[in-house]
Amino acid sequence: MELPKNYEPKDAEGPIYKKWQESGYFNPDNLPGDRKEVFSIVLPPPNVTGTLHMGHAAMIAVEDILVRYHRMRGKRTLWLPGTDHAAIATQSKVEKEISKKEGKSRHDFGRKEFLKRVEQFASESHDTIVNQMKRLGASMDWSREAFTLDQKRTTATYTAFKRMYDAGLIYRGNRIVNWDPKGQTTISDDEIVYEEREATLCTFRYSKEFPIPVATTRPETKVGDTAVAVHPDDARYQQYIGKTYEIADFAGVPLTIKVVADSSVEKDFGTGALGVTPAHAAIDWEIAQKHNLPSKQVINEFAKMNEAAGAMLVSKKAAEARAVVTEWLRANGLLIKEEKIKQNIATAERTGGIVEPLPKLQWFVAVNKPYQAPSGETTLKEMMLRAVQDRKIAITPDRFNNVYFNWINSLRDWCISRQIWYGHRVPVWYKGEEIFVGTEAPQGDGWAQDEDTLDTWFSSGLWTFSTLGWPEATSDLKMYHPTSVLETGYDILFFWVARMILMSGFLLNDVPFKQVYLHGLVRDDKGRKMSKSLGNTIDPLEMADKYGADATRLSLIIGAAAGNDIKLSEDRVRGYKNFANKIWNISRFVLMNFDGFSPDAMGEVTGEADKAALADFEKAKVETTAQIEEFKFYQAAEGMYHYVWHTFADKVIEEAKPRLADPAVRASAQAMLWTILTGSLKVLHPFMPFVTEEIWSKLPDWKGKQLLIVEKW
RNA sequence: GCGCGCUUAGCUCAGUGGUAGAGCAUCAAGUUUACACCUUGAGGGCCGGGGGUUCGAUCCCCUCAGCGCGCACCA
Repeated sequence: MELPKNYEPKDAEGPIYKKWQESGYFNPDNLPGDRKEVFSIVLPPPNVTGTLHMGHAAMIAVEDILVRYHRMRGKRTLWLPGTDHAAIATQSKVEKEISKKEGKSRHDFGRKEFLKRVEQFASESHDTIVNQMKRLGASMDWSREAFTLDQKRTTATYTAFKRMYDAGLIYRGNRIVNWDPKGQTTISDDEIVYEEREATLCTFRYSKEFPIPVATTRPETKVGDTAVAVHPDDARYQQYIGKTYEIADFAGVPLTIKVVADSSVEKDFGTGALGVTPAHAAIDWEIAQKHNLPSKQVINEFAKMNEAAGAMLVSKKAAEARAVVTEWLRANGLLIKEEKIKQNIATAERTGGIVEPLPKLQWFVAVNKPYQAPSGETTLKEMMLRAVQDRKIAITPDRFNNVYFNWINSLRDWCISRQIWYGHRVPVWYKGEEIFVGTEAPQGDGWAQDEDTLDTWFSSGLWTFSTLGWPEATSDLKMYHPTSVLETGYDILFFWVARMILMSGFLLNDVPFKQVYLHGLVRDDKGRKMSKSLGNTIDPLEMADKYGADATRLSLIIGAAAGNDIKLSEDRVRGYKNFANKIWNISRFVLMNFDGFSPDAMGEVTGEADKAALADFEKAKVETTAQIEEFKFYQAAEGMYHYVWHTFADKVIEEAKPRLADPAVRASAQAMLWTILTGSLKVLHPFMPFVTEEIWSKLPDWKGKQLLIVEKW
């Protein structure tokens, strides 16, 4: 039996995937043999915002290695796929498209019609993404596929909300939140991106009589000031602490300013005195709470000055108002100095809008509030800390333990309500003063459901168990949870990994996974982030078509240690295509020399050289196995690459050529080559599933031959 | 401000307390029982600088520098 001279991945890969799917082996229920040990992974669900990029391909490559390896090790192996509705990301994408193409906003459609458009888009993205994952060879159990916004996951989300509400861990509160004027919604602390910009720090007095000068970069908010805070130990201002000053006219409005002492004030910044604007800065809000100060909102949801800001400023944009107030200060001799400083400005990750802190009535998850867990009283924060501290969850690479702890320690209550339309509607109904929280609308007339939707991470936090049927006590949940490994990019450690630990810890009193493996970000060959605007993206599908899915996957594995970014270039991918072809030709050579050989009647390996070659292979195999177990995929792949090319092909095969020609030792050499070839195909399979399966199918049949995907490691 | 990572061949990166490694790139030669998507060979390095521990340091410790990242602050 002879193979064609070259391996053509494009022709081979489609039919092989089909063969795998038809075998049913992606579903653990169908796997052959008695499988007691379980291995489970849930796919980090890609957002239905378009198409897969190289980062997704890297994720799929790593997870498929794990899954195929453990399946071949004889475990009951589940890789559960799904997609994420990604609330704000998807909605803003569709809004942008509609605005660009039709010049309309979501309000021109209304909630119902607009949602139809988003769902249409999401459904198309979903189909694209699923096909792309299949193209890359992902051995996922499609029969269990889930979507964060489907019926079952919605039930899970509502159930989670209700249980947390009943436990007092979800509350509605009027607090200062991050308001995105562009997206017209609140966002969580984690959805903020800081950008460094130049700002003007103005030092001024509220009036000629007011004793303490104050510094600010936002003069326009000062019409909303109700206090000045100084450090309690600041000798300069001791005499004023506790006094209240009436300012008759500050940029057209009267102010009442109380001087308070608060240790959060930095003595050395500006004048050492902070003008307290409770409604428009998070710290000021906290100070105001502590000192019982009134709050006066002067900026509205559109980042424009409101009525309370006075006639001089009303309806002006914040930036315009800033100039007006500065001019007014100058004209009235109250401006002491102006200096340029560098400032980190908070912007919304999705829309780029400048975040305006505003007081709003929102839903929050209380992370510091004690609750009764089965193991005793704790808080969500403490529980999240414990999970990793007590090594119930191990993070690879382990330096991210510290990153995780830092984040938990500075964690504040999580704002989970969003003023967007796409997502899980907050499961709360109001009727006058009455509030109903439940998984379904209450009986009776006059109830109105909360208009807001939930932060997308609220539902994706449930992902490891909502996908397994929770809140029902399904056999899947019992069998596959906690999952074995959570594999994802380090950039969503906080967004997602931490939230999963929170949700699983509270709702199941268990960890969501035992092991976290964090991969790096895929960058271009110069180390820049891949982005459409830079034009430096490499499309995984295009690479798969040109060089094969195997080569694409290998290029994302080799040279990529856990948590390190990957620099990718097309050359790299090309190099691994050559490797696939090498494996092909090794097999071709072996098959060409197999006259008179039958796997079922294979003789002993008797020659010394043959025995030595087998021992070398054994060694390589053992090493590779250990490396996979230790999550050193790059080393495992590179090691096998090197063994197969430079030991098996260059030495073992070359040196076996004369023996194959000698009838006396031919049988031994054949048995040796057969053993190493089949063994290598197995070890390579998790890394290069297509070419290995294709070659496997071309090998002569033997008793008990199966698809390579379920062969024993 | 707090913390983390990186610095090794032209490029991308592994690696180990005991004579420096791979892939790609470069150069030279080559048509051999599979493979030119190949083979054989060659060149190329004060392992970022300085100090320390050690018989011995690229590796461990200290320090400096450059690059990158995260978190917090930013009145």
